[in-house]
Amino acid sequence: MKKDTSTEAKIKEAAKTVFLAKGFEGCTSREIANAAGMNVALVNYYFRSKSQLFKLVFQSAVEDIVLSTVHIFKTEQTLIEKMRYFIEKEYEFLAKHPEIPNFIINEMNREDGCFIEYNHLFQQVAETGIFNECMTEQAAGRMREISLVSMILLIMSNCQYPTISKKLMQSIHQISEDEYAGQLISHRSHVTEMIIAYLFPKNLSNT
Amino acid sequence: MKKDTSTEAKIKEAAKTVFLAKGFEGCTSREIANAAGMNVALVNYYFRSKSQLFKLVFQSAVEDIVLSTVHIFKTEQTLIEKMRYFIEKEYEFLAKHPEIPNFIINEMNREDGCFIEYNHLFQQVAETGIFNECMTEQAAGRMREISLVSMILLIMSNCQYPTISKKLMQSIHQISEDEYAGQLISHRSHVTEMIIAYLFPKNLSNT
DNA sequence: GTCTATATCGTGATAGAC
DNA sequence: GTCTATCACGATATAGAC
Repeated sequence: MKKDTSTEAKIKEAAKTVFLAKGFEGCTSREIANAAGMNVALVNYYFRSKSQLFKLVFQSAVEDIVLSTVHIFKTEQTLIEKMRYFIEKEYEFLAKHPEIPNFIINEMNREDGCFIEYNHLFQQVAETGIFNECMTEQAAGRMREISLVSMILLIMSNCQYPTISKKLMQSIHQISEDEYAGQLISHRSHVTEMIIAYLFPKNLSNT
Repeated sequence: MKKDTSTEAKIKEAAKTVFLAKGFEGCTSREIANAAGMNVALVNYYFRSKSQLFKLVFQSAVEDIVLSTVHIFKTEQTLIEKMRYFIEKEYEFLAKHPEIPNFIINEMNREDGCFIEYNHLFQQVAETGIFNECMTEQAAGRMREISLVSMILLIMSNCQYPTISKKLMQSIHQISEDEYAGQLISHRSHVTEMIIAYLFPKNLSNT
């Protein structure tokens, strides 16, 4: 995939960087234009308004994270292996795109925020069959009884919160970015073992 | 404690509500003034500037959550009981003040954000002896070996993320605020059992 | 202490030359 | 397509009357 160096693409890329870092209200159109090496007029020429541009960036951020999830669950593995693999890949994804979760959460809370058809995206995850698989395992007594909401919360909490709270944690523990990244590596192991052990209490061979 | 109905107090209270809901950049001085039934001039008369006012609100929000923590760990209980009790109280606190975690996290990420002496506050938690107690139990083999950072992350992730992501979860699962609140009740049980089971693997009587 | 009126600036968006 | 110049608006903050 060769890089698109058109003006439009450069603005969109700069917008993604700036919006993800500062949010919609935290930056100006001029800031985005400068980051792209352009001026405000061009931003509005290509995208009509700041809101329109934001909407594009937001949707692509949501799709990024959803599609990376879909991809993982399509693998041929046992349920437990899939969960392990998902947590691993989620930590990798968040290491590359640490701003995305908070970006999405903030936009959801903003009044006049841009609303998206989540149903359709969530559906894509459901279509991997991962949720049905969980229901089957639960019915068979091989997995703990737990609601879908709770299961998703367990996994997302333990994957996303450590990234979301990075600055806060660094400040509390007085540690550098690198030290925190190191902590995250061992934390990922704890999280994986803890969740698997809880969801699959009878499982003994946690390979 | 009788309610302070002075102009200054009313503005500060309105500011707390508005800032917590929308963040520093998400609202205006006029909005705060109106919410307090006052005008902009009065806001600046009492607090000199929007930033100053925000700083006061921010500090008090941080103190609220830290002091509620300190209070909990000062009780006379076994370590496991303290953890259970903490998670329970944290969920109760967050039900009352759901905006605080995201508010703090966002402020930490904002450039020109207001920086606080966290050391001093974290110290207050440390002075309850809770961390020493964990180290002792770990050394004695009664608690799993885990870093302080990781332990705090485990607990905070599972307490705070479900509140932080409320809007997102409602949207994904297409459920109402009340339905989500119901989910949180059972989720709290899962979280408690999961964390205790992981941190204290040999413990059998999880009362 | 509280108000109205205003100064000053930065914002999003556009007009119009090239 | 790209630029400069500019408009219209709303923001923070303050001056000054009461």
